[in-house]
Amino acid sequence: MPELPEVETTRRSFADRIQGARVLAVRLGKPLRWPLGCAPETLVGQSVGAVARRGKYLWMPVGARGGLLLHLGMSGSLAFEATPAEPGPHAHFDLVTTSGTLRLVDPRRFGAVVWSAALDADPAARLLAGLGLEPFDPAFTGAHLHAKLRGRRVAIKQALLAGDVVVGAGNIYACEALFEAGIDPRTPAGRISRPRCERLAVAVRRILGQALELGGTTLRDFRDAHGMEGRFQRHAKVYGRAGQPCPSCATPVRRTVQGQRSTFYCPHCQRR
DNA sequence: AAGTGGACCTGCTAGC
DNA sequence: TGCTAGCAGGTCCACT
Repeated sequence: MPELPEVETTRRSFADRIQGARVLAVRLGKPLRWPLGCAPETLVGQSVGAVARRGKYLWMPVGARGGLLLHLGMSGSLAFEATPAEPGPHAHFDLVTTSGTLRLVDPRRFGAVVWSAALDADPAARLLAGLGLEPFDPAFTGAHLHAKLRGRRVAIKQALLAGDVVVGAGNIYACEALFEAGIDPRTPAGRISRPRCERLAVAVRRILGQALELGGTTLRDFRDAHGMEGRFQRHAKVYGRAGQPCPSCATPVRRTVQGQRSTFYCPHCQRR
């Protein structure tokens, strides 16, 4: 599910309401990807700070000594409600506060909630180390992309997903950005010219920005913390559209597999 | 160092 | 109707 637009949409939908609230209780469901890393009761009585985002992670300061690093994995979503329903079978983390309850619902449990003393302390630092630039960072340019991709033989699609050059584009938006830039997703990353890197950097930023404006993509279960669905899926030009005509040239969109993930592209508009 | 494949887990859908 | 295979928005880790 959650690529940068979904994570940022989620953040914006509850950050203001939870900031300054005091933790009343913590409820854990089934294990997530990693253990919480602290005794839940140590969070009780602490106040919540300003929620920030780095890549697809959220950082929520709790008390003066640290905070929680959250990841939504493939199927996670966060809900923030004054009076939450009884936790269902997939509600694996509740942070009950004086302002409401923040609840992680995650059927596949690839998501995580991890205590860390600080963003620059383990385990947060370990998880965030090696992340590439934020796509809206002015330093993320065609020149940066070109320099970071030099010498790399992996396909550009996989290089984008790896997140060590630029963060935030997952399977949907990597496909969409490559379509917009007119680049075949199988092109070896290091063989993309500087001008095409410029186009790709612009496309990544534009696609992620458009998705953010539309509240992200809801394929099946994504909701923001108000329960609202995203609307980008109506604007996807290639993702999930195998066999359907390319919106630019009407050639049927193709599906292929790269690194065990589906890739969608137009064989006419996207070139090596 | 960079690239590859497996692992984690559940639910849904298409096809027989 | 019921079973099975295949697929799904992520990313860490071990191995070559």
